[in-house]
Amino acid sequence: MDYNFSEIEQKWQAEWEKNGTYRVSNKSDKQPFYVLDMFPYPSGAGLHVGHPLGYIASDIYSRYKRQKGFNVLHPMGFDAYGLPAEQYAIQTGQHPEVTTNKNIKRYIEQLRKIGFCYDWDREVRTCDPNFYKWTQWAFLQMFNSYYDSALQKARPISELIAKWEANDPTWKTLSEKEQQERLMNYRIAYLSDTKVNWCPALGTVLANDEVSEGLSVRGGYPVEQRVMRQWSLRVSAYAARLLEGLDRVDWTESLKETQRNWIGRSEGAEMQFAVKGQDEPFTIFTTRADTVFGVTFMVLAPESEYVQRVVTDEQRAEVEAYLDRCKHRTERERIADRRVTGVFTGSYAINPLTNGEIPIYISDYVLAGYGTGAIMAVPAHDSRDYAFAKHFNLPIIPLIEGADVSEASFDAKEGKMMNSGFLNGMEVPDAIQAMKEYITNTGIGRVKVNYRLRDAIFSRQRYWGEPFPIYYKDGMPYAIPEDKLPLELPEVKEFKSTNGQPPLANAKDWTYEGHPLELCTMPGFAGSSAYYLRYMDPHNDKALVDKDVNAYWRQVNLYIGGTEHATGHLIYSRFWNKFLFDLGYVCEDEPFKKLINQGMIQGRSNFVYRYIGEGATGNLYISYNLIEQPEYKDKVQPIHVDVNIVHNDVLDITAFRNWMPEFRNAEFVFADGTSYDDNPYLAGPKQYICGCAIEKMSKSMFNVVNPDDVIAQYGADTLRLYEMFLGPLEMSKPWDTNGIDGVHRFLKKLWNLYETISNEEPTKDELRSLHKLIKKVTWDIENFSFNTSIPAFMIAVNELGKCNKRAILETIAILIAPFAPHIAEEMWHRCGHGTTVCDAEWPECNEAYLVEDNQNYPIQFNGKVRFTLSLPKTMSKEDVEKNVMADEQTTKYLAGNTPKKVIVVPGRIVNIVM
RNA sequence: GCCGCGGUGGUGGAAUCGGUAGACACGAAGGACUUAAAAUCCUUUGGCCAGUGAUGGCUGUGCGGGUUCAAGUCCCGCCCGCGGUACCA
Repeated sequence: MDYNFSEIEQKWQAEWEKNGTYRVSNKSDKQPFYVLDMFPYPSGAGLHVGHPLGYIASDIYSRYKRQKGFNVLHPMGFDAYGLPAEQYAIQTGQHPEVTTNKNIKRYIEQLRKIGFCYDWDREVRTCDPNFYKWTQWAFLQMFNSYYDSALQKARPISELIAKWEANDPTWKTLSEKEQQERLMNYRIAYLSDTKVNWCPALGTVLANDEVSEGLSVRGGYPVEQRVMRQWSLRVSAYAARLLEGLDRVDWTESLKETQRNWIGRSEGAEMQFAVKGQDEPFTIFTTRADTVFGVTFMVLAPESEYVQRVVTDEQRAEVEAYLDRCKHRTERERIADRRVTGVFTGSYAINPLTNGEIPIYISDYVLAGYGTGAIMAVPAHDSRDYAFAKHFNLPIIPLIEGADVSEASFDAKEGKMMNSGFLNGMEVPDAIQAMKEYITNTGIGRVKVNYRLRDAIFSRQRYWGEPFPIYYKDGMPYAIPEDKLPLELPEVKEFKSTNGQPPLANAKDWTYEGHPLELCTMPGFAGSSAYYLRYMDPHNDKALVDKDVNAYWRQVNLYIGGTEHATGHLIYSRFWNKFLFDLGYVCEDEPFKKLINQGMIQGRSNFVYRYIGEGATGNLYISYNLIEQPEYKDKVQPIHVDVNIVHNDVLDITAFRNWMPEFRNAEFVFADGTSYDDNPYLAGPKQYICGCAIEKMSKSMFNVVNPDDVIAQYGADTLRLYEMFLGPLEMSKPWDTNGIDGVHRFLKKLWNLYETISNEEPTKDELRSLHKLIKKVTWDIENFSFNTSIPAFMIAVNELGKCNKRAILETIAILIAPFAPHIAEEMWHRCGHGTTVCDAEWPECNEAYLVEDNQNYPIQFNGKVRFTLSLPKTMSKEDVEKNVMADEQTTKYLAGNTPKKVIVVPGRIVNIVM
């Protein structure tokens, strides 16, 4: 009986669909369990073999949980708005909706073939009006809310207005426009003039997490700073809660640490410095209040509002020139160029402790967006200040005993203070504390916590995104009533921005009751911030998610996805969820209880080596094993070859010649050094060995492996098993098809056991093998160690030999069902069952079968194992020792020595120390 | 620079609580079946040394120390690779 995987897989995929096997109900007596994959952006290239890694893992877990008796929600959908589809539209004129839907269709086909247990009735697409209605709705909630810092939660803005109406006499005197302007400072979704990351190539602004080292993460285009009027989300208001919440979720430490760094809590003090000859002081933020005695200059960010106040007439021209220069540098240039720059303002500040006069400078090493945009510079103990002081020849006053600041600053927060008035002799941490108390008591400043986390810029000057449900009256934004949602994305003639206006300016009649609508659309993270809630109740047109339904599923129990979303999506959706929690729309304030990052699957490229030495014809290729030989060394050129025409690093000659016209007449020097491939009388096949390298999986490297091809050749079950077999889920690893045969062979071997099934009683050994397997696989799945389960199955099948007993085979079908659902279903039915294996109860391990009468004790001498001794498991420590010492082999290895000590660990090991 | 993760045979990897390092698989070598090939099955396979041989010995988890009866695993100091982040005061 052949293992006809494609027949089996197609049959069961059709059956499951017909029977609605994977449909999930919101009404169940079972305990709920929610397993979620990060939904994909449907790119034009389709899925490659790296994408399903996390999906397979979550699918295994979902199926396992279902067999354990849970009601498992395991949905899939598409993050369908985004830049690539729109860039493609600009180039080709094809509507992004058309290409997006086409890509989604392809993705669904590919996903279906792998046999996932998704409930497709719950599929969501962020670009679907029925979906983005709720994205817009959430935005309106944010627009109509403010963050109450006393309560530490979002409240309806109407409460704030009511408060002002009752307590603030000026409120009523304001015009409507003035009132709106004031409210804008409080709304959670607000419009403001902000310094934004502008990407000219993409024609849009980007959020901080979409920029890396001055380049856009998507596409790698330069990004520059610009002040623009943009929508932002007040994520920073949630900084403290986003930080605190990390202690209550089960994520990896590294991911939590990345988020903590991104949020960047820093405890310090704000201090006032008077300006000589002026009434108004200015405020700086520092974490080293203890170093005030060493301040030798002050620095303002170029964009600081203090700049214009302190610049003197004599210095004005020089300052303006410097500001102008800063403005024209892109973020990237600033990062690349670490040379010290700056300019003196002409003014002096007064040190509040020493009353000394200190010059005020402007430099772009101080950031406007952090703290107060102004610092006190302590060159002796801050490396940036040190570099600046050296460059401008400013004094450096060491404050810590023994610190040598002749070559570099001493940044560490340790040591004894000196040159510091009343702080002298204190240890640094104590000095920081003492200074904080001092400035609080004297009113010079106050203790302050700062966060690095900024508000998220929420406008995009692009077409393919959610329209804002906002119109403008008198220059002020107003919300479209909720019952008018969704505000559908209009058709445009041109997807490109024209005359500096976003593409929506090209839409006909883009107005609401005669008022112009917002022209920007929302960013990619808008649609992905609450999609997990929508899966709970995807067809509800009254609410994002029904309260009872939300109360049933509560939160995502297991979330699997890539680590690249650590600072974007995973911050935004936590923020979004907390906001909805504040307003009482959801019942949990953290959306993802447990989170696992699957590793990346890298590509494994193959090369052929074209001979370019003397007499080269350009179509001779040297086998990889020969290229180091003298006649070929340094005379070959590696050329990427499509990995799909290479098997176990051996090139398919015919396929290679047909691959591209330039290889049509390719000649080879084979592994054995000969060059004839068409002589059937020569012994053995001629093999051309390819070289290999681990690189990113990409079209240009010809190393993309498509799951469809793997499925066609080996079947989905082999693909699923092999992806897990490759290594630990969380580790990055190259896709290397060498080895997939082993997994496929195992499935065949397993399959053959089910040819004729007997009702014979299993033996003790068979039961032991089975229950060992149950124990191992259960432990593995609970601990997400899927890679170790596959060998466990292999070992069990090897141990069982030709066993065909129903009692054993039935259970194995259940055990392997999460991993290889198609073959499991077929085997389950062969055992005589009529219902799906998905609902077959997960077996319990019976420890009684595992108990072995004897224990094989390794006997060590001075820690080296010399032999093993089989002794009864129940034997006491003393008896084990007696038996070991009485053994003739022990006498041999003791060689007349008297043991100093004998260590017996019952059930484990014996070590004799001589 | 800082933070995180990792380094085990020719390869992917296993060793879950400090207790027989290299499970399982790939590849390779040899063999069986076959006219031949594919498929399948069997044997060997970390390195070095000794022995005709069953076998025995030494060595071995990036490097150097340490703790321990016992270290891939724990501690200290380095080296290398990968990922993230970077004037955050």
